[in-house]
Amino acid sequence: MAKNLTTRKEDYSKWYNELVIQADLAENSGVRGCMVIKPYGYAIWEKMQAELDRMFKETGHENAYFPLFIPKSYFSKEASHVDGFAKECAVVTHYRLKNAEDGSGIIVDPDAKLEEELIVRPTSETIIWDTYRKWIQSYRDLPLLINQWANVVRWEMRTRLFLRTSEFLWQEGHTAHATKAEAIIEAEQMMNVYAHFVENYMAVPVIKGTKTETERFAGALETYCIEALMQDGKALQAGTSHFLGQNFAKAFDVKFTSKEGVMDYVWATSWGVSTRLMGALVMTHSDDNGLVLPPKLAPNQVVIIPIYRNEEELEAVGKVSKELMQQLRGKGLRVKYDDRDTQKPGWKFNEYEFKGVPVRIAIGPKDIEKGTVEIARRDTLQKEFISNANVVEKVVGLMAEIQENLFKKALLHRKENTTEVNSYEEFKEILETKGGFILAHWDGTPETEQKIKNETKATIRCIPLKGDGQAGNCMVTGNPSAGKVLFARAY
RNA sequence: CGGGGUGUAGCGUAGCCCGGUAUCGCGCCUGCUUUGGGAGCAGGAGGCCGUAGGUUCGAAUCCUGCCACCCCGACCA
Repeated sequence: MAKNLTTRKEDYSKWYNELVIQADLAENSGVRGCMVIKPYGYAIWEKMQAELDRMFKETGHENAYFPLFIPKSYFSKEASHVDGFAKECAVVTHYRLKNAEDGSGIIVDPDAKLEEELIVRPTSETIIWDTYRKWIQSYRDLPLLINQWANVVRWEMRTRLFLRTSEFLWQEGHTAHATKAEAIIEAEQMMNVYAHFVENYMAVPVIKGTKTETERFAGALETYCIEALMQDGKALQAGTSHFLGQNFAKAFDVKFTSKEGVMDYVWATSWGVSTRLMGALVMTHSDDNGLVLPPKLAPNQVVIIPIYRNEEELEAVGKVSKELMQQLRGKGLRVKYDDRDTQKPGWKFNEYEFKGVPVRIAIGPKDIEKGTVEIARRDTLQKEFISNANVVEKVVGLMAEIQENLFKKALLHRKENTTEVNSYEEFKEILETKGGFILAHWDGTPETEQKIKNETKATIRCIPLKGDGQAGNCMVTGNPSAGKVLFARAY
């Protein structure tokens, strides 16, 4: 088994893939760029879903579900939207198979060609707005605040486990509003919800900002995003929230009568996060011993491992272990007692390290004698003996401590890997030697942005909302710049 | 779609140049000894060598077609 994965950091994708697989999160399915999410990985996703879903509901949203198939004609109604997605759509053209007459096997029945092809949704704006037309007549029907949990398919040229799979799970919120201002507030609100979730639950610090025109979502007037920095110095877009203006309302003819009796198109937003967040989680906190999970999202927050040589010892150790488990569960913690006798304690220690369980408790005969337990924390790998009377309090405290420590560590890493530069030379050098986030002046034109991308592979991740506001000159053209923007090489 | 590479047991591989029915490790199964950081010893099971054809007495190995996957570019949550 690959115990020492350190050298693989140079080849981060390999390190990442092995780590993910060894931590039992997911694997390649063998189906073009699709992944199998294994039970342990899915448990983490469910945890993320639950927290996000709660936040969506707290901000007034409801869940609904729309079809997987989108008629091709819907798709072509919003011009820039088509441009953005046309090149990566899976298309259903037939609805029946049959046995080949020459006996060569099953073939697509040519007689079963669909009148109109169906697109497997790469995102649901079109079918949802086609539906909203029927739902919205009056300002009294607004705002319409809906979210859906779904799978989508994007026929990407190149895929990578969690970060870019052909099929992925996500949520997509689609809202309709009576005024522009209200829609913008909604889009900003959801960006803030995402930032709150990612920072406080995933313990991953993010930079909030807006996308440049070229990086914007196809069909949006403004794209708000949160950008995170991975351990290898590459950026990852963790979530986006779009202000869509009236583009989709116009394309799908969604009008309402205002309080004043005037007909107008509604204002729209859409926002989403995906299983890519799992990738962010892995790539932010993991170390060479495997995953490191923040307590708030860990399927098991505590695992108790009994150590024994015979039946009598197991009985004594088991009794104490189960009592402790009940006490900890009473405090609302997710606790697992692993008394499998098919694996040895040392094997279990390693397994739970791979899986990133925040706190491990070992209880053996020596502990029974002394009235202690051994507590090991995953984030620092430190171990200590705690007397029975203090265990519950200690473990409860560790949950908050580990959660905070992970965030602080990640924040420090980002701080150390964010560089402000004043010249293009310096920019290129930092990119090659250090990577990470780079703050630099840009003249605001797509041409300059493209030139930088072509020459360095770095893109503008966002125009930070909280910039220093210092005007300056573009590092490439010398033209005026309102403030520094955030560059990086990205996944 | 362009450039490069690889297909051998559940996983990772040796063998290929120089043809003779497949090597090693992990994992799996059985038994005994073990159990506080991935146990030791002994025994065992498991392979149409990606696929179709060709050359040959004989092909994992040589030749041709096809398929799949990986890496690098254009695309992207």
